[in-house]
Amino acid sequence: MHASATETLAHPSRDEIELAAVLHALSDPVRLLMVRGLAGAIEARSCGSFDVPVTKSTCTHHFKVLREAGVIRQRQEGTKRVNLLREDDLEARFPGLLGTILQAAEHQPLLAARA
Amino acid sequence: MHASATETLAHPSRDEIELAAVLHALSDPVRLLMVRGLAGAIEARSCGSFDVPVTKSTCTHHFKVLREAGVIRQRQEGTKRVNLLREDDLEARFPGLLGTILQAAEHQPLLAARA
DNA sequence: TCAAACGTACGACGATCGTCGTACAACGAA
DNA sequence: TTCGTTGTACGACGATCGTCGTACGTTTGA
Repeated sequence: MHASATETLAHPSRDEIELAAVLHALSDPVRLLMVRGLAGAIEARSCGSFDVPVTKSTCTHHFKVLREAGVIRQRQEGTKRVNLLREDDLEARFPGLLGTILQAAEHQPLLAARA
Repeated sequence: MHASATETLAHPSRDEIELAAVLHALSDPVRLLMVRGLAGAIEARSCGSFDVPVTKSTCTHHFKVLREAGVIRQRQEGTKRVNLLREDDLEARFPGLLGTILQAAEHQPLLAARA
């Protein structure tokens, strides 16, 4: 992968997470779908495991937006890039925010029905 | 005013309020500032009473975005257009959402210091 | 009656956004 | 070593966004 094992992906620290960036990141239907998938998962999920109606390069873009906003953490594992929701950091920085947004998203129509 | 007393401003009904639109509306620092001002107010506030660092026409634009997202309700009162947070509708549609965002905004730096 | 206050409408502008296709790099397996 | 899998990088594209200035319409008050 371009980002080899030695170089780490840029993530904002907990204190650097900005509300506007988080809200913007979650205001896109595709990204909200990704976050919902991450919220339901027990394990970290690879980028390719998401059933979203966009191409690979668009996927890369969306994960980058989520990572730079501080919503997810990305880690390289072999050829896969694995994604994890930063629930603890988000909860510490903006208590209740992720939970209420995720709950709000539940009774919203999905952008695309998933299996 | 262009929109005379007889013609009403377009507002989404409670059920038409979309999460993505709300998050997008609140992801702009100026609009978040407006909403914070509205949340603190007991009475409805006129557009001009907000101390935001943008011109009048930009203000008009932002209030329109907030209204069309279902975040605020606008009502004409004489020459003033008066704004009110749709707290009840938002609470019914997305329980806790507005509150947690407002609370999150509190320990975020203001875009511009206000009196 | 007339002017000031309030806010909109319209058009413009540069910036950002979401999307894609192509090319490429890294890792793992045969 | 070679090939398939995984995902990135880069450039492009149209669309939307946030901002402004100017012109104008309403209402209120002098």
